[in-house]
Amino acid sequence: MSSSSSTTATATATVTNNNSNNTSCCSSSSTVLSRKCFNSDCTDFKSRKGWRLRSGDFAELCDRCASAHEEGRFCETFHLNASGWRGCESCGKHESSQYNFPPQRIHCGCIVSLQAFTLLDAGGIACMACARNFFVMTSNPAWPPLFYHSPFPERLKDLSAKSWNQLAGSGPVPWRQAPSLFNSSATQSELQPRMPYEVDRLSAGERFSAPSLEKRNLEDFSERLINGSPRNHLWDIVENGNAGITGDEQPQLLSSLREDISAQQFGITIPYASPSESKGQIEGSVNPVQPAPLPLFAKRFHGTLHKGVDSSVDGQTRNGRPRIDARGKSQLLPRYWPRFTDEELQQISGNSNSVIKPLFEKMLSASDAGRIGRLVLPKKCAEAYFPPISQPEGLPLRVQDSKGKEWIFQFRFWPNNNSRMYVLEGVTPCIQNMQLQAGDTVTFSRLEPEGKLVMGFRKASLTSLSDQDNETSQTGDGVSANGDADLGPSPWSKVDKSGYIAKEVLEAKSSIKKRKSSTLGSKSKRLRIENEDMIELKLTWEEAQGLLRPAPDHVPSIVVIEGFEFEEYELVVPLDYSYSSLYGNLVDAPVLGKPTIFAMDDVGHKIQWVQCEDCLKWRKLPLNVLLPSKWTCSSNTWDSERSSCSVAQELTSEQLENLLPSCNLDSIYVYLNGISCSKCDDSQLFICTRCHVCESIVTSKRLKAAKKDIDNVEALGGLDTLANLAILGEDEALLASSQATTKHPRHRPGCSCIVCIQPPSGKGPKHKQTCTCNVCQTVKRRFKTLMMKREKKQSEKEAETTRKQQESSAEKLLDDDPSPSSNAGSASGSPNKKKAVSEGSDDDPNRMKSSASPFKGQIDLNIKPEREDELSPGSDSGGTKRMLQGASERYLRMQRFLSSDGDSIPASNHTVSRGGADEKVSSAVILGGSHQDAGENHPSAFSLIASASTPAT
DNA sequence: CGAGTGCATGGGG
DNA sequence: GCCCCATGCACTC
Repeated sequence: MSSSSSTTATATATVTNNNSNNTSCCSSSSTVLSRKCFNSDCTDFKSRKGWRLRSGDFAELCDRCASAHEEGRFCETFHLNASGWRGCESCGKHESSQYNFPPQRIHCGCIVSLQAFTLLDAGGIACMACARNFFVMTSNPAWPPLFYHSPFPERLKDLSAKSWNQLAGSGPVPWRQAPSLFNSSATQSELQPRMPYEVDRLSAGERFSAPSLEKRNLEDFSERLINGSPRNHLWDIVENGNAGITGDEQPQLLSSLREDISAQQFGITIPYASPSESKGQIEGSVNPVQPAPLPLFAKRFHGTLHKGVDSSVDGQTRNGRPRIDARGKSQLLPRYWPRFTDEELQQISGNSNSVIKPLFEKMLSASDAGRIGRLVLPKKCAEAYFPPISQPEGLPLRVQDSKGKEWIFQFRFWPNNNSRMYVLEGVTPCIQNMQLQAGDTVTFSRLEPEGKLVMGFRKASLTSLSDQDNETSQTGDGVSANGDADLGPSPWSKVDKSGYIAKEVLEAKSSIKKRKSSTLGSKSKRLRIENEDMIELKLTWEEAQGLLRPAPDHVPSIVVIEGFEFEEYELVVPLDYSYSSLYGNLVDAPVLGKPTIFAMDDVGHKIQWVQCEDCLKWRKLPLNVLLPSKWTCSSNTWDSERSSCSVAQELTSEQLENLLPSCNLDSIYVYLNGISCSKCDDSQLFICTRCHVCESIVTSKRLKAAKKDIDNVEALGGLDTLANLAILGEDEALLASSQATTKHPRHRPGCSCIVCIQPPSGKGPKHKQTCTCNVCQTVKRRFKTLMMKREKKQSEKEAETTRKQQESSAEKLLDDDPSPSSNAGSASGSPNKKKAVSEGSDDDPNRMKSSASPFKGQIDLNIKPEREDELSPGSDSGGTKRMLQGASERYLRMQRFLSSDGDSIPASNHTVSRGGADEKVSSAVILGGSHQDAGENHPSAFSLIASASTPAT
């Protein structure tokens, strides 16, 4: 800072009151209106700038006062006897400290000395010199970030202590703010920040430098800084009211410490270490919304980081997310850690200059998003960030949404198992206003200094994406090695504007496995996908795609049409008509290759296990073997000793049991045909192996039926697999659309099912038309076949398609229930089925629309089903007719099929266990849902299936 | 009878 | 085994 030219004209007043007991070194008003020195104890005329005010302006001082300030003598000069003087915990903890004579004293109750010390996690303070030598420092948490705003809104200028108190406490969380931390006698005017350079001066001027300290003591000190030892941990301090800060300091301190100190102590920044330093590190990190350098946002790493601090700080640095209360966070489950994006923060803050403090977030459960209007709050979050309530009735809580609209919720609790269960009541309007549903995330943050609670939200579809992005950036080296804020283009490699740099990233990086297995909440698991998993899943999906092949015993014939070779599969009649809904055709379903289970052998090599079709024994195979869909022991060329069904299997039943139910596969291979689930103790199909839960897709009855016809079983296998995979999509879609239930746990981003493994269309990497990856090739091949089949069949059937039934049946299909089982009087008349199918009735129109998509005969590998019609606005022309035709066609096919095999009808229902109530959902429903709700997450392959399911023109 | 309310239950961490 | 919390459920309005 440059000082103005010295004024001498009237500088006659002397600086007095050296021993003044006046604690107010400044005028009570932070707005300097007169020409008098800002120092109320001085009568000189102002001529130079002093410390920085909360308004962003500078206290204008006379020459002498300014000099005193610059020399770090201001407090000593003007209010030496004021209360609030403290000794540095390190160099001046005790006046008789062996390290310090005389002890470093810091007038911590005065804003002038704000930058001269930092609050210690363990309680007490440390002078900047010590602090800077031992750890990366932050701004004093005791002071709200507003101190660093410049310019500060006019309305917040000229705050008296009272008004500040009111302001800080006027929000929904008045119990939190502690504007006057140190001394009740400290007036607001004392809480004026100094200019950054003054800090340095002060620090530099400190008489006792760290090197003078013995190493061991340095480490001890650092340890204390980090761990709060030997003093009470901060939370202990808060809880026990013993912070090493005595007397009247405690009451004020406690309320603030509870969150603020703990929150920021080690997100440490040296505020304005120097103008040059600050420039690069601070300004660069300032959010555009923030007009002025915000020290809070800056973080600075010293080469001499204590190892104890290292991880913490590094973690903060590496994190692409806002930092939250380090202590508070440690109290919270990771799933509640706020993961605000810059955009979200900006949205919340709007145009205000307020600083957003992310508090926590929560993914809405079905209950939360339901009509009950009760949002269950994580206990620790509620207790940490919401006002303490002693009565179950609680308190009304005013919450502002990101649009500035205010909502009032009842914050209350229920006694629950000697504990409490906190809820926000009356959230329905807000939830609805935000159009939130189960799986979406609500975020809670607080505007500083207003103290307003702000409720934001994040849609589930974005959550996973952003999470993935974050994970990517996190696991990447988003932060320079020296720990300085990465000022690169990635918003998340910067310090966010709130100044919080979540430190969990490092933790996340260093313990991904751990988090995945233990610390991650179930909810988080649902929506989070680790970067590693993405790669893994992609690979395995491609591998799985490579397994797609014609149904067994049906050699594809090659047809050349217009120069293109098409594989034409022989007819395979699936047991489940509903599969035809997926394919739009009954007959051309390829199947997956023989499902296998990957495991490790005794020596740690990856192997796979396959089950013989005939004897059901499990055989060990090399890792990279791909099997045809039908495989028996006789085909075991890798282990001649076990190439016969008569040979016992290697696995003991126990080993097998361990192998099967664990579902810990690294692929999406499916279990088929009668593997018993350890959880439901029923014959099930295991599908997505990351789901870790069996999917009750196929009942034992169905399996029996399937086994009746071994030819069909094989087809069923592949079809089931795809259908099951699709069902997952529908599962989610239904759930999402209903808003009554949460997303199915299996259908989370960590899931490797067909729905989950590919990025939402339009958001992930796209496959080019020329892409020759397994996925694309398979999809193309299948698409061609489907198109061929369709055209062929259409031409054949169009003539004979009964016009009689066309109108009635088509209408019936469209309006109500395309279920042939009910129409055919089949035995499958599950009451749920009607419901399911009626829910799925929406599907057909969409599917039909998609059939009119522009890519006639050409596959869009990245097509997004729900957008197909968007892409082809004119696609509706003739669409209705085709829709009717297609519907009637399918209807007739189904009828024909059902009349020939009534037993298969039960198989047409997929029993999806959900919340204890089984719900039978036909694949047709699934498809519909995929178009509507889950479409965003749908993979190209599935899109293809959908789009190819209807006649193309 | 449906919506709202308060508590209980049980799965999962 | 404890705690959290999603959800069930009985009860009331």
